[in-house]
Amino acid sequence: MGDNLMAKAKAARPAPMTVTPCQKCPLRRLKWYRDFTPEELKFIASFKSGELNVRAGGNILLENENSSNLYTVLSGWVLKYKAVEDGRRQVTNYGLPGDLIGLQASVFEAMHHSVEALTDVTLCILPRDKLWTLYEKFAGLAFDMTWLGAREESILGEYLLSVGQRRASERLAFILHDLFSRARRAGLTQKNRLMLPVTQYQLADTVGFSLVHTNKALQRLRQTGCFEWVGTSFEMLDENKLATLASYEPPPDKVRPFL
Amino acid sequence: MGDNLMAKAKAARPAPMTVTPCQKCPLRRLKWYRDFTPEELKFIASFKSGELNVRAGGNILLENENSSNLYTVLSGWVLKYKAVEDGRRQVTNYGLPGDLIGLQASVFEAMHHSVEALTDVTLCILPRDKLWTLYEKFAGLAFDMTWLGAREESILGEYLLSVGQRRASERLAFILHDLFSRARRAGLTQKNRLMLPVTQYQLADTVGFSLVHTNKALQRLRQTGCFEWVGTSFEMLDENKLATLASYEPPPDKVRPFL
DNA sequence: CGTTACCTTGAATCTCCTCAATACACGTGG
DNA sequence: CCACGTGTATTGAGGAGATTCAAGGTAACG
Repeated sequence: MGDNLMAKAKAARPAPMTVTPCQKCPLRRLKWYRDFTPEELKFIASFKSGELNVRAGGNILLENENSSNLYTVLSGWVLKYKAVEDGRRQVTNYGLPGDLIGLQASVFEAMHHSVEALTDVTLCILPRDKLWTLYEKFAGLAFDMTWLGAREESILGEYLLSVGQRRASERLAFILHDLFSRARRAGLTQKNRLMLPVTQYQLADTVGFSLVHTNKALQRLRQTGCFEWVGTSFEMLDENKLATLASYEPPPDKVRPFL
Repeated sequence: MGDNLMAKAKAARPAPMTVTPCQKCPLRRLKWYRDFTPEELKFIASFKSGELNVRAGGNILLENENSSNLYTVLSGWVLKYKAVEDGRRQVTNYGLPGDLIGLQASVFEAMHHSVEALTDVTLCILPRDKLWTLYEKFAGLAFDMTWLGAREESILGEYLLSVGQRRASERLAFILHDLFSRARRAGLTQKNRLMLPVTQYQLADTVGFSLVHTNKALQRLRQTGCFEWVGTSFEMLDENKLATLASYEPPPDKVRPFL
């Protein structure tokens, strides 16, 4: 089933892919929040140094390693996680089209988590040595960087609340609702259908349960009829009910205030 | 015991406290990471609009509410947490002297977590309406804001890993080690001693266990002899061993790179 | 000197984990 | 083309881990 996906992605990508013009540029996806000025847009175009394609399952960034680039996701899904020596690992976040990854490497000297590709992924490359110019010349974009960091913090806080306080079915309901609504904002849904490239093993590492227990809890949650999920094919049937099951009230999710 | 603390704090604060000069100003505490230019320092001094004193146990910021100010902690400890309707709550982070709080209110339109005072606290008030000037005129400080947000994200990631993957004694070892080393960096330790104003109930909400189980696991951890903790008086006896018990390798913790 | 807040402990119960086995889809090499 | 290995999903059973209920203890406060 994951292979189905992989096959599609392979087929859809002729060898030398044309580089996406900056109308679709990563930071520009923030137009979901606000519009850029022409100057900002021009700068962003000059910021982008190319694109990086990574196969499903490939590593994009490794914890404790450095990176001379920032990236934003142009297409595909990525997974952010932290590992402990003995093999345990915790998924800390997902990255969907429009999401920024690798900020820690630019701001500290090393990543504090790893990033791997869940599907075949195309990333926009933003060299960190131009980042300083962004701060010096484009206060609006500098503010956006802070905004993005704060958003990440906010998501991690939600996950932490979930893992720390909610029980099995609540956690699953929460994360499925979260992933679905984020995917929808990223324009990845058709009606209530979504290609969800997450295995139960990865889901288990997200909610902090064993694979077996995750599976059993998921069976129970399926019986509520809120959704159907077979292979990578996810269909949302009753979003409100699912949100209720997570005891989760959707965040305001408003446009950036002008300070 | 918590009262001991409160009594001290009361005694130490004569009614109309003099406002701290900006040599000790919040953002300036970042000198732990880097030095400010004279211009930056001058701006920061103009940024600060006053101080706010909050008693132990008092609310500083509430989830879903807005705030027209940013704060940094000048003295005391604060707790950041998210609550679920039925009374459960998850501590997402602690705030020590030098830490920034309330960024979310400035960047979004509402806080995504609450903040309460663990001890009597003095906060530096930074009105958000001057924040824009910071971004326009002081790229270095703007970068610092991003840095602070990324640091918060990093800590939340560590906590998430802990709560999601580590077992009882590991979690406690981790959080105690983390709090101790953060307190030391903030200059709150004398030798290996620390006034740790955290109750077991708050600790339980941090690690995601019930109070009873937290207590029992803590008893076991005490027997390792890594630390002594009676009331608010914490003494670190074997830091490395405690770190090992958490299966936690201390982060590099380096100075901000110059991009 | 009663109240309150915090810490501690035991017992019963439930949640979750590990081990183990099966099943299915897929891709690979013979 | 089939046999085999791999990755994923599923299910059962037994045991460790965590929760809840309940009770008692201490210190500080009014």
